[in-house]
Amino acid sequence: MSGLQPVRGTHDLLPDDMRRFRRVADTCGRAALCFGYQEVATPIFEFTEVFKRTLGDTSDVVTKEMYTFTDKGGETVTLRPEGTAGVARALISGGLSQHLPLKYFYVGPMFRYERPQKGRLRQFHQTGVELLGVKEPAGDVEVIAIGVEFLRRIGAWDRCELELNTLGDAASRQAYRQVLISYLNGFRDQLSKESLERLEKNPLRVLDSKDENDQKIVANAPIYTDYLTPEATAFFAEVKAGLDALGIAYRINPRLVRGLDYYCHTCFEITCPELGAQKTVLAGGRYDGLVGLMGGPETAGVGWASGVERCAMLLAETPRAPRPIAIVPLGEAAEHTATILAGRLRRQDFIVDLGFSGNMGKRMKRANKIDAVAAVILGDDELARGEAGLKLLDSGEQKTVRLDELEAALAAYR
RNA sequence: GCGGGUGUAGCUCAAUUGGUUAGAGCGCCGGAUUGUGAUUCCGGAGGUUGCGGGUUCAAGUCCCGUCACUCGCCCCA
Repeated sequence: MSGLQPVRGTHDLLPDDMRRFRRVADTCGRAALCFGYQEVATPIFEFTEVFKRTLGDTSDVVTKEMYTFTDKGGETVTLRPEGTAGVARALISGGLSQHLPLKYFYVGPMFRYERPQKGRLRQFHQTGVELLGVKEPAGDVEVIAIGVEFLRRIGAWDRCELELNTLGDAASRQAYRQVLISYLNGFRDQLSKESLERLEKNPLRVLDSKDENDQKIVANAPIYTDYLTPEATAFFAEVKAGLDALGIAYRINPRLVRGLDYYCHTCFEITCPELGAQKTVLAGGRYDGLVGLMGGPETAGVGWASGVERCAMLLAETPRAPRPIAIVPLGEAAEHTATILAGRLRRQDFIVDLGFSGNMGKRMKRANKIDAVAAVILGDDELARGEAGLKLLDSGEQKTVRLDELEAALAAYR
């Protein structure tokens, strides 16, 4: 075994894994395209401020998981830990608020310094969609519908569960915060260390605690929905009605809280239990305050991100590689013809594989190994007559074809 | 960041209580077949047992450290 290992939490995508990855990314892109969304790509690194300001100073992502470094010009930059902040920044940088609403999707690598586990890597990939400039709840519904359609297309939706909650608007949050703090303060001596910390910094997160005792306390806590403003309640009702109309099943989870600070109103999470501890497959919500927080014009936004590697684990089978046509030349003259012939076929979009050495047996063996559909056999006899042998590797059937009619004979295997 | 498990050939796995030359299947390479693959038969290569240290007459096996993976926590996609 080689002593050379990839950096912890990173891995190579060799052809089989790569095809699974591609299937997920392409399927997501196609689903988004069907809703009128267009692909964008923002830089893999940004000024650290872009993430620090937006994700919230107390979030784990910012406090301990970012890959931050100083570049040679003395700038502090960060490998992006998520995609939304970059898109929001791009909207501001590019003056795109003139063109709202914006419907974008993206796919690319993200970086988080975490302890690796199955479904949790330090370099991982996310696909995501962002809908900017739409403040109506119909936007939330559409965005969720894209996610569901995407998961349906990769064959995972029927094994997943959609959980939904509302974080309300600023007024609701303010009111609830007070009530929750005073309730939790009554249990100060019983709460876990983590929860006590959160109580100071971000009390809503206490609701999310996995600590058994915390959960008991939280179970009797005042419910956020009771403190929502009428506007926030109406908004959430419309989102639910929209999902109902589309026949998208969901479960309300009043304790669902997003980790990143920029969310408001709708938040949701789609999980797939078979993945174990890292079972969140797609998650997001509304982030109306984000662009304003970054110094841009107040702009509504909703979106989600989905883990490509996690989704790839849900694929029932590995997509098959496209099958090439192998050219098997015999002798030097044939070798020359083979190169020319390969070029001719490739210009017409055939997938053509040329081995570079070996006798006929070896080349046929290789043709079989690369899963070729057919082998074009070029020997002196055939060449002299302007012909080639065409062997179909599945059936073993072999026939003679005129060289200038090869394209027609191969038409079924393009 | 915390706790548990695992690490033997390219892959999946064997190897009595510590015991002599670390095995098998698959894969790979070669041959049977220098103009026919996938099937069959024969042969071959491939290992510092993750790495480093320790205990012992003797370590793949026990101990410590380290790295990686893995399960859970945490966090999240």
